[in-house]
Parts: sequence; structure tokens; C-alpha cells
Amino acid sequence: MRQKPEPIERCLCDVIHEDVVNQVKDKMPEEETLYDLAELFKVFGDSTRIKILWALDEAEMCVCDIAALLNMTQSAISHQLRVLKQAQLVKNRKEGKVVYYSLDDDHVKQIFDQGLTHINED
Amino acid sequence: MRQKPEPIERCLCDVIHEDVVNQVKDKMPEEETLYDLAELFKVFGDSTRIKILWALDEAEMCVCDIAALLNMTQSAISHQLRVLKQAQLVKNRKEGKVVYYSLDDDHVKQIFDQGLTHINED
DNA sequence: TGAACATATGAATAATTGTTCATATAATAT
DNA sequence: ATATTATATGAACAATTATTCATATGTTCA
Repeated sequence: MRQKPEPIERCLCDVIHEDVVNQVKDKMPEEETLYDLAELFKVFGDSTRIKILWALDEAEMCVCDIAALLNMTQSAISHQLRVLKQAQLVKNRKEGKVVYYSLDDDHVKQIFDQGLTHINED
Repeated sequence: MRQKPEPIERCLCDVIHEDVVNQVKDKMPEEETLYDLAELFKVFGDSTRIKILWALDEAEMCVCDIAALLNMTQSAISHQLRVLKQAQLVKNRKEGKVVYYSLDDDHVKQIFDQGLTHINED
């Protein structure tokens, strides 16, 4: 998070396990792919956004509806909808003054379900 | 994130859409469930941890192996492994001085895949 | 045109968080 | 015992972020 890759300490394991480490290194996806993946999950990593997504999976709603539902300010919701939009998880349509938001991704529910499966384990 | 639920502004939509909002409200899962879900995704929302999980999905590795693989300090990795352990995503076994970490969850790869599917869209 | 309403947005702030540094703990070998 | 190695951990710091507040934008209606 802080800064870019840095000098490094070595230990004996690195020699002993060199083969395994190199094999894994070869199999690792692109740095950028993993970064994007983390960025996506970061969007899911906030309970306000989770609630918004969950709500929008039930029904299309306008900004102030969501604010009322979650008992939060319009501004806070609007800021979060912006984040969700940038992540292409929600889309919107304008009807007069009112902007209706809905899910823009079929996998949202599936990602939730995988998460819930983990939580509900043991 | 900051503090607890707060007073709220109302708008006309709340009256017009009252039924929809109430229906959604009834269907929403427990507050705690959604919070836990967000906490779980928060763990996935860091590229260092994503890399660690990805690596461990390929092979069991010790702390300094992971540090070497990712070109990061042992301390940074150790801190992150702690987070992953608390989320019950990894487990470890001790062999002398060396601590080997491995995945403790079958769904990690599936959660990754759902995320990747989203990223690779459009 | 002006008032009212719905939404968006920029700046400020408080809280959270990832990494570093120093050091502690634990195991092994000499 | 002592030195060495592998890992864990607490404090500190910098960076990020969610919400609030004030205000701007855009739409409708009188």
C-alpha cells in the first residue's frame, strides 16, 4: 500500500524451497490482474456499499430511497453510488429529477453467495 | 465507517416509493451478516493479500518464501498472514522454526474466479 | 423567471490501514 | 549457554477513505 517494491532480506528457506517458489512465480497472473482484482473486492469491502448492492438486487431504486432505506444522508449514498458506478457494478437511468440505480452485473449475487458460504462455515 | 446511524432528510420519493422501499427493507439480511460480508471482502481488497492467497493456492509455503516471492519484507508478510488467518482463509503448521501456510478455504479460488469474470467483462 | 426538489461534488475531517523499524519469541545447532 | 535462524508483534507513520457540510447542477412546476 505504502510504496513500491523494495530491497529484501533472504533466508535459507529461499534456497531450500527455490524450486517451489520459482514454480509458483511462473504461475502467478499478471501483477495488474491481481491489482484489479483487489480493487474490485475493495469495492465490496464496505458495508454501506454491500447494503446498496443488496438492495439494488431486490429492486431498482432512486438515491433518496436508498438513503431512506439505509438511514443515511443523500450525500453519503451519492458518493458511494459513484464508487459502485466506477466499478461498473451499478448503472443508472434518469427520469426527470430522479435518478434510478440498478445492478449492472450478473455476478454480484454470485460473489455475495460465495462470501456467505465462507462466513457460514464452521 | 465513521460513526453510527444518524438523523435523516426525507424527500417525496420516500412517500411515492414507500411500498418498494419497505419490501426491500423486509428482505434485507441481518445487519450483522452484511457487516461480516463486507469484512470478508475487505480482506480480499488488498493486492498483497490477493497475491498471498493466489500463491498459497498453488503451493504450501513458509513465510520467508512468500516474502521472497513477492519481494517484500518478512514482517509485512507476517502481518498480512495474521489478517488472513483471522479471516480463516489460511491455516498453518509448524515444522521446527519454519511455519508453513496453506489455504483453509475451498471457496477462495471460486471467489477469485467470480471477481475475474467481472473484470474481464466488456 | 423563480422556487422547490433530486442529485452530484469538492473540501475538510476523523478513522482505518499497510508497511517499516525495532524488538520479542521460539527453535536449532554448536 | 550462546549464536543463529524463522517468525511474530507493537508502535509509529503515511496514505487512504467514508462521511459530513456547504454548495453546485439540473429538472419541474407555478
